[in-house]
Amino acid sequence: MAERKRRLVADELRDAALMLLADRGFDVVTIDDMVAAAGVSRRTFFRYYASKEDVVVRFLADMGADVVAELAARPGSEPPSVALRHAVWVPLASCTGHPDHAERARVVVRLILDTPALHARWLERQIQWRAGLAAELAARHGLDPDTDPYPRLAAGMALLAFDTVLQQWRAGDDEQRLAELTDRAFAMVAPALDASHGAHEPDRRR
Amino acid sequence: MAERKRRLVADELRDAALMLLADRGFDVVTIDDMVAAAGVSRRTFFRYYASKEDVVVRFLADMGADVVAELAARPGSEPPSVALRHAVWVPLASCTGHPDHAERARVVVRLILDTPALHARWLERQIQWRAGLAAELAARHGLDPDTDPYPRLAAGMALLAFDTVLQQWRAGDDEQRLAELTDRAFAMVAPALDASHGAHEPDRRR
DNA sequence: CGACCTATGGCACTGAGTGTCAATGACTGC
DNA sequence: GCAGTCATTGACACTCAGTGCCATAGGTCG
Repeated sequence: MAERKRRLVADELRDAALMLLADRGFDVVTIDDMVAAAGVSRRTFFRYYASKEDVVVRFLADMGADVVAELAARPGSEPPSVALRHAVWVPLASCTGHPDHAERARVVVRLILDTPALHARWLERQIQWRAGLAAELAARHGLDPDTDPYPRLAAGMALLAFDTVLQQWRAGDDEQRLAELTDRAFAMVAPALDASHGAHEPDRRR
Repeated sequence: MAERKRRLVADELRDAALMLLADRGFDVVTIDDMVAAAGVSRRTFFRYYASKEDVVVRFLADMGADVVAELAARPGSEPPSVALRHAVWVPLASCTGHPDHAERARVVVRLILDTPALHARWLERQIQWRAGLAAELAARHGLDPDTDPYPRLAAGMALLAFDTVLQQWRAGDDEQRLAELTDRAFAMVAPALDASHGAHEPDRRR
């Protein structure tokens, strides 16, 4: 019904915006350009997206929820490095699917990493991911998220690995070694991930 | 001469801005408020600071250069975790000096961490710190900064520890256990810092 | 058919940020 | 002391992002 129409308008707006932004650059494209391409009014744009950056970054929020959900779904017997690797893989997996979807994702990633304003927003989103992951990790290991720095640190390291993968993938000429890149990045942070959590508390969740 | 006057105006502007921002909040204070308090024109403000966020975040750039310089000055025989801990300590040390300077710094830290727009800018600066640290680490261990993810990851972990310290320090009721907090945070990331770099290449700088 | 309800568009307004120009003021050579 | 030069400043105008308000079109339910 009306719900479907809303989604349709939002998608049309996002597609038109992404096309223009990737083509000409973030700074030079105005919101008037976007809404002209999408065929709606300027005021309507702001009913769907909170800001110019939001068009590009919006869907990242949902992916963040998915990541946290995946971590919560992992068995408690898994060491943190394995569980976090699987959680972080969720958004990456959608890039390794259809080749055209992958190329589209890569364009968005390049746009974000190369545009300071977008990069900042992306980092802001990541902070929220990190908070969610940290809360879940704290619950997982029975730690106090306010006093113990481990959950926040561990979540941060997982996202750091994620960032590193993205950075390497952006410049990548050839295709999907995403899984391999992810493995290598997590292998590097794993010692800290698994050593620190064992040092204070044994894994005694549930 | 004129150089001194420029610094004077910049400081006056920064002080007035910080006072207002910490007092009323970032969003509600306009640039007109700041320049009225500092006694200069709106146009002059933008000759000294590129944006509203820049007033708060500007000096962080210089601190970043200091951090990288400190890492470069550490002896090559030190393991990465120790060298990075010393590098990151540089900006922290200035908070542990005079009590009034420390309280002022804490106000700024709170302001940044609690304001999304400022937090994003702060993270953006951190990315630049990370790049500098990563380049220095790569040179230190004879790694290729483009292909090997270790330097970027290691630099990221050091800054993550830094962030964690700041986060704990912000809420801290009592005084300086900054050094202790820093030690604890670095102890957690040290396994990854020191294990990964040894796994690929021995330390053979100079 | 009339009473809603929602999505939209139009308009006006604030605030950030930039370009341009004229005035002020200090420093220099004559 | 005086004229020329250079930098700093303030004033004005402008673009663009973002928000509030109100009127209107289209669809639904009674």
